[in-house]
Amino acid sequence: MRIGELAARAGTTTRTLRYYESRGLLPARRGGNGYRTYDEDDLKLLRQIRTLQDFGFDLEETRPFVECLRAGHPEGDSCPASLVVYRRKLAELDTLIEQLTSVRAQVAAQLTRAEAAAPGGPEPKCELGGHG
Amino acid sequence: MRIGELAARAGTTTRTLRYYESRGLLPARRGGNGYRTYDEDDLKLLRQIRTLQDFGFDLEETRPFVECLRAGHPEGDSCPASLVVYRRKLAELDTLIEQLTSVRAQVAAQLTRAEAAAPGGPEPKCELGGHG
DNA sequence: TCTTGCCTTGACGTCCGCGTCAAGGCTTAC
DNA sequence: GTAAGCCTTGACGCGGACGTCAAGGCAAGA
Repeated sequence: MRIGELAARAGTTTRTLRYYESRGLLPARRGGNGYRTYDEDDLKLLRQIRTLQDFGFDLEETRPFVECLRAGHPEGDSCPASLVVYRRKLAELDTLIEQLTSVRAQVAAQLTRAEAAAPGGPEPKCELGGHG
Repeated sequence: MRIGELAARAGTTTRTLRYYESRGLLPARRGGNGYRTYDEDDLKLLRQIRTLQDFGFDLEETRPFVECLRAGHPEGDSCPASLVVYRRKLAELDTLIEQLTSVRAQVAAQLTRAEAAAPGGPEPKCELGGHG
């Protein structure tokens, strides 16, 4: 299969595949005319990359998963190096979610304070005879 | 006050101030020698910008707050346009936190599954006669 | 043969908030 | 006079994952 077909089957673009190849992540064989040639295994690797990317993994973080599959393991996360990435990602996510939650609380507090300070607010909440 | 002093007092850099000026966010008067000149009000504007930036607001999103202060209001969020930004940011944060939480759960599930599938895991959890 | 549609490499553009360097001017202290 | 330390503008760099355009080659159908 050529690059266009692989891209289409993985729901991505040829540019993306060439980029992955330039990063050494998804090298391609070449046909006699210089065209890149891929097989079903490459599709599987690509799908692994895309899944992790959708999760917010950096491209480099997908490398252990790809190498794991290429080494013949049934899943990309069948190798210790992949589990390390999983755990690190979990820690990063926990930190990030915590920070965002903190910021959210502070922004909400600021909004509440600012609304309370506003004279004659446009949206009375429950009193003042509001209808619904 | 010149640019270096303002930057120092706000805990930022001269490059940052020039960047804000280039964006029209924090224009400066000029002295006879061409040097930028700032006053205490500018410091207040700058601190408002920095606070919001620390919260993850885009520079453009800080503009209503700055204009509000410049219009003479006591706080940057004393104006409706600022409250609109607050509310939009809250919605964005909620969406983002929700997405990240979802991803976190999926990654955790993958990790659990992969660990369970691993033969002779390195860290037995509670059984198998582990010490503590 | 010509057109269409795929493929190739190379290289610059995007977004954002600056960092960093270059070349030079002003001011002050010694 | 001159060195230090501030200031000026201009312009390129960075990180990440590509988008997009240019110029050209290869393959297949009418």
